Amino acid sequence: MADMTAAWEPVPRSRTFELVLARIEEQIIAGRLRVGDRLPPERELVDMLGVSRAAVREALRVLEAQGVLRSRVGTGPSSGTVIAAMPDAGLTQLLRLHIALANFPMDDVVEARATLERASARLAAELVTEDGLERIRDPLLRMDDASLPREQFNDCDTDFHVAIAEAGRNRLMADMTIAVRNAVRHTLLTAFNKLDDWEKVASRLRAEHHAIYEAIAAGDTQAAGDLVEAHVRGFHQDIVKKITDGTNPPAP
Amino acid sequence: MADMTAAWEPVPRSRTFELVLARIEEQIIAGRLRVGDRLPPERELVDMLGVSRAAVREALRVLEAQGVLRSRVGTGPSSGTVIAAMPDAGLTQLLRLHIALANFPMDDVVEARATLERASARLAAELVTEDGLERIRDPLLRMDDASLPREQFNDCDTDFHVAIAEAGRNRLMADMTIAVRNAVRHTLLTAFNKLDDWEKVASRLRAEHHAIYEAIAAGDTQAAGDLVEAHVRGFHQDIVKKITDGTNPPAP
DNA sequence: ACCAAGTAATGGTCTGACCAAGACCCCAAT
DNA sequence: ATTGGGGTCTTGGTCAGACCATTACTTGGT
Repeated sequence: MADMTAAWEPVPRSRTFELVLARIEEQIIAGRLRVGDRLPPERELVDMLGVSRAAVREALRVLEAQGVLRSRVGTGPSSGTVIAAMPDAGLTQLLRLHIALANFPMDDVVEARATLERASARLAAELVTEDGLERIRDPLLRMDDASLPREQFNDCDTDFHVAIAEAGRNRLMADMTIAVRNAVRHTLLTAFNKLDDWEKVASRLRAEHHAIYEAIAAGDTQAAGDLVEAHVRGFHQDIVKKITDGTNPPAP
Repeated sequence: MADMTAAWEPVPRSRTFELVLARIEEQIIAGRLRVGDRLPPERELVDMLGVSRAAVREALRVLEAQGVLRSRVGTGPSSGTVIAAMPDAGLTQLLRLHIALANFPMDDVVEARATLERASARLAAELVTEDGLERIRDPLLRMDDASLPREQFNDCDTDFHVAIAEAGRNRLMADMTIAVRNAVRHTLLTAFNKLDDWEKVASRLRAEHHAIYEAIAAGDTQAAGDLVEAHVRGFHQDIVKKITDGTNPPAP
């Protein structure tokens, strides 16, 4: 009998929608489908691939969830299914759910945030343009308004960190940074709303944000990275941890 | 007339599968659905939600693509649709496509790899257990075999970096690190296969790997991080860049 | 006690139909 | 010639209903 040491890998039982998926991915990987290109209409794909429309649609749904596609009804340009590029939407969604599932404990998320935002800030300090600086400054200044409601403060905070991530001009780093930041958005807002000494916390955050901005504007990569990392870690350590308890209630 | 400055955000035209998605996510975010739990059978969801089975299935496909679900046919335990946790599968897939779409230029990917693997190595040096060290050592030693085919060398290389990422005991960091490493797996293999002076490159990689291992084993966070970052950057800079040209052929 | 055939539950697939949004075409009214 | 409006076609979105394949449990015979 033949050599049995090589495990009898079970034949990957492919579902037809996975085959459709594979065909489309082929085109993408091979570079034949590029951002902006239109896919054939669903009904044509059905004929071309010899599968049901449901199978085609399930494959398209997957790609859409990954931010690779965008579908619109109707005729004419901008209709139909086109290759798009919205990686951070897909990333954000994915992280959000897995964080909720506690596959990713909050401490892990903070560590990841610290790592990513530190690196992003360093890139920003190195590469930021005048335009990029302005995008960082805008939410920074809006946050200085002491009467700003907490929810909008949180939004500006998000914008601030997003602007830094994008200033580094590295889409992958930025998208991951943004996705992780977005994934904790709700948690932060909850924490904000539970705070008694809101004004004290807010002014601390403002001060840290200003310092970060200055470091980036000055092109001081080391300081920018250190300040951001301390900002992220400190905030979660000192503020969020004391408050967030009931989130993700443990099983009975 | 009322204030018009607030943009007339178009009502988000929700498709029914998105509503189904939202309901399921609700349960997850609220913690009522946890890893290991089973969802009702598709047909029951259809009755409960008052939508077609196609809509339910499209929603489930999305969650499956994100690594949140796992479906199996048949009866009995382990069949049906259950909440699972396979974040890195979803992440890897997502990054792979977007890298292919050149939404993420290779330089950006290298930067991200350097950042993530540096952080992972630091965590590993700090937290690794004896068991974790062994998981790192195993692929390391297998790579020492000079007769190892390039493809398997690449697999071991992947295993080595994955083992380091997992030794830091931070699932999110590890999954992102793994996903990015996997996303360039094909690119690296292609580069390997084009090399003329393979043995020279291989021994350089071996040496760097051993040094990294030693630093982690010694608990030297600084050295571990620096070595890994240099390893990642140096490899792409010196090896891959010289060789990889035709990948992702430019549009005509 | 054990094995085999039967059966029920479940996801996977397909067909065919209709709906709704959007863009284009064509003709009538100005 | 221009413009307005309605018809129409394409396209994705949704649905209902049926059948298939896999899997585990049940039942009955040896």
